[in-house]
Amino acid sequence: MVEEQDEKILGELQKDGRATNQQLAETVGMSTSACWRRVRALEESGVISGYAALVAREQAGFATSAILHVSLERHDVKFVDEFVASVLKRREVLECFATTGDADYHLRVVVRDMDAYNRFLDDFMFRIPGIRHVRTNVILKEIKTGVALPF
Amino acid sequence: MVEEQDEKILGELQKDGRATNQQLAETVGMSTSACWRRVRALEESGVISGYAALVAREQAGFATSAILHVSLERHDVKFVDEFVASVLKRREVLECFATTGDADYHLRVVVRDMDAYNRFLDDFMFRIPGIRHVRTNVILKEIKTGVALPF
DNA sequence: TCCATTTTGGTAAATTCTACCAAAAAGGCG
DNA sequence: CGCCTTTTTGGTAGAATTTACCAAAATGGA
Repeated sequence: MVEEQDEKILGELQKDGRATNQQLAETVGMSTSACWRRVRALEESGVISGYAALVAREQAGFATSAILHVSLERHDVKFVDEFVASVLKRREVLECFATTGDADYHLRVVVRDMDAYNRFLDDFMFRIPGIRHVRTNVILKEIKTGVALPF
Repeated sequence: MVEEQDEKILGELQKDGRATNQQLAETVGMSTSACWRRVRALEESGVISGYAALVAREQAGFATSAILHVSLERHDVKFVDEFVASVLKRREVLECFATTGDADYHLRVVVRDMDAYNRFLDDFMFRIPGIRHVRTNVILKEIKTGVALPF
């Protein structure tokens, strides 16, 4: 479904989401119209789900971030659904994955400072019903924060 | 340094990195020229570090992903630097964070299938010197993968 | 080989970007 | 407060880009 030329396009647009169609067409080696149509198709089929500006966390005033390991007390749909719905609502939670291993979920949370993180735990996380355990791993350093799939 | 109007702009560009300057100017309520200049300043100061197309992982053919907990044997600069340099090289590693807690590092790795993940471990991860322990948590479900800071 | 379908490259009008201008706003100082 | 300097603003016009269309080329089934 996604062929080689499409992967080239995706690779480039992951690196520069605002590349003009002309630049793009040249670097992937096709005409501007063919390239434009492919990009459009990738957007409409949902392979490209969107475009985003990447903002430097620290510079933008978000000094604190952490990875949370969360396990649920019980795994009824009721509790799971409520947990998922809660997590989707909170914008501090940038990522949430259901995983194998000791924890049921891995979350990455970004906030302005430790105080805000404390509030996040007290006012939000600890109030979600059915949570057995939450372990906080504070992020000391971001080695890498990428969004580009390794085509 | 980043003021309220800038945060509005950043918020919008995080949601739609390809919004035209005119749309943007209208939604944040300023003239196109003022808006354009602010965006430019945010780019040049590095607050906006770039733009990216967001690609749907599964649709693009990356079926498997995992979160790795990695601890190092020793924490000499020598080993740490080599680990960091190695990780930065591998495009399968989308994210890497140095954290508090049992593990020294949290990594998120994305590959096409389990086979590729196996190769990633054998050919790469297990060959990095100074690694004490690697625990794999396979991602069963992506609840949320966001890039937008919660302004 | 032939026909139907898809994909291509080129073009032109509509839109958008970008660099300028003078005017307005903000800030410092006696 | 009044004056000056500096910064930020809105408007505009030319350059660049996007987007929809065309006929031609390529693809692929029967």
